[in-house]
Amino acid sequence: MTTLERIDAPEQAPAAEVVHSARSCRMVGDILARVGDKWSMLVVMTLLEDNRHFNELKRGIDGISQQMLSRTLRALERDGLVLRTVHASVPVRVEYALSGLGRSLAEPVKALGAWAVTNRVSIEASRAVYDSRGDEVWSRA
Amino acid sequence: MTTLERIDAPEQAPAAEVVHSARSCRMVGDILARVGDKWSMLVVMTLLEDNRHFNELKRGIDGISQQMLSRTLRALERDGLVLRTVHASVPVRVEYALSGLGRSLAEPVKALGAWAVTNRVSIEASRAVYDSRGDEVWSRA
DNA sequence: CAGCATCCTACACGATACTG
DNA sequence: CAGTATCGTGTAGGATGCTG
Repeated sequence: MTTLERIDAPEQAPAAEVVHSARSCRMVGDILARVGDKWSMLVVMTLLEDNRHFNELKRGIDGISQQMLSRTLRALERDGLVLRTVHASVPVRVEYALSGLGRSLAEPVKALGAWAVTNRVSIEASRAVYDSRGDEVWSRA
Repeated sequence: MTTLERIDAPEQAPAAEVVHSARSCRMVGDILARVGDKWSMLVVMTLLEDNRHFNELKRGIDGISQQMLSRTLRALERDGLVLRTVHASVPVRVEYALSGLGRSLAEPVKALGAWAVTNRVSIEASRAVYDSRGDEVWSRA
């Protein structure tokens, strides 16, 4: 509620704008939460390569349970990021594809992924230092 | 493990590369998780404006408990995203500031925030449609 | 002022079994 | 094949109280 809404800052905020910003802010939190959850972006990135059937996704995404895949897909579909198509063949086949919205989301997410990859080493180093520092207090006993 | 590591894809992966990719992938997940948690990016964005003391942050970030602020700050500090400086004044004052790393993270995060703001309406519309569709099954009773 | 320790609740996520 | 239902666990996050 404090800072992130400044992203779309028209800067002069009348009373009504406050409400609007609050909504925007909640939405931003929503999106960050979805991006941050364990499987959503893995699914999006997989679908970015090509459309997939349910079990293709399950096989392609290492370690995901069918439960979580199902839930993740439903959430993504609800948000309009993923399109679901049921092919009425003999054994039912359901095809999942990224929507335009989903494809557009992939861009900033990839930027974040790239940042993570480039800064991985720095972060791991920082953690190592931080974690070993607690010792100092008693290690020189 | 499947797709996100392709971001840094040197594409020809010998046995050793697989390990490397797995580490990268875990790290990307880590970062996405941190970005996705409830308060981290709010803190980062607040510190992007200016350095703050603990209670300034607490007051500035609406709804955060001091517990969560404390935990979030320690996590950010551990990752080297936030710098902590203790001023040994009479009542102790601790100043928090973004590191260069933290500032660099803010960029892709802002991109994501911008995406969320621009696509907020589409997503809400999609959710409304999705949520009302469950009705159809029984609403025409 | 800054913050850790404790307790509690809600939910994310996982494993398994069952269905059309 | 493509799910839903059920159950169990870990942990994120909130409320409160204490400390230096």
